[in-house]
Amino acid sequence: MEGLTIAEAKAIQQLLAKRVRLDDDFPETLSTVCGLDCSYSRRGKDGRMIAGAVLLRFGSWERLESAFVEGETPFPYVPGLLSFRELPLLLEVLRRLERKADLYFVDGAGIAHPRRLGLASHLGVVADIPTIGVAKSRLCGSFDEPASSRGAESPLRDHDETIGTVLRTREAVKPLFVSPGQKVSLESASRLVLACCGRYRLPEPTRQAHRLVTERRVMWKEKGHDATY
DNA sequence: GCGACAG
DNA sequence: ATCTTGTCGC
Ligand SMILES: [Mg+2]
Repeated sequence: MEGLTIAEAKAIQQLLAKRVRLDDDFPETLSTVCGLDCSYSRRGKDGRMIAGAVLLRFGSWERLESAFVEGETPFPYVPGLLSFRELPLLLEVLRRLERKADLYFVDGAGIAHPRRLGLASHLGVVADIPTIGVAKSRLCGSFDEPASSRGAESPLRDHDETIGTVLRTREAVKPLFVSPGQKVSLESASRLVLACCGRYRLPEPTRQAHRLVTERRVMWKEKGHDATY
């Protein structure tokens, strides 16, 4: 994963994309869900990053467990190749969670990707877990703006195939770009993301994971450290 | 060749 | 993603 050329990375995606499954393969009644996210150092310019994971009880959003790990940033950000940058540390942080979740929410695209293998799908295939990709903006595909009410949605398409759902999770607020990662159907993906959204735009798992990896910045600042994550 | 482009 | 304060709108 470290010394990969862009061409090699794309070839790997084409191979792994064949292993993506879009049929629901997770408990019908969700008990726990997991949110994952990463943050990067800037001020320290040390090229380091942090991956975080939170395990929540579905519905109450009570935090049952959380974990984070720091490491070297292995790959630059290249649109379409985000997984080669964040996957290594995300896999590591998953190992640090004592329990497994029924479903995983990833900050990024699932199959709504040029080669149908965004970060959520890549993680799902490699770790063999059900995942949903929740992106805050569009990577690829075309769509009609969904109505302004909460729950409004419209298909995200690439030519003749539907690769995701543009979902409005809050009234009059920019919609989310939801797509199946692995072992989750197109319909279940948007339905479950909405089910995890309360007063905020982001689903609870993603929101809490983001808070976890971002609150560290405050911790370091308070300790007088020059590194910002 | 030009513009788009998850985080 | 990160750098940053105030400001506009529901
Ligand atoms: Mg992120």
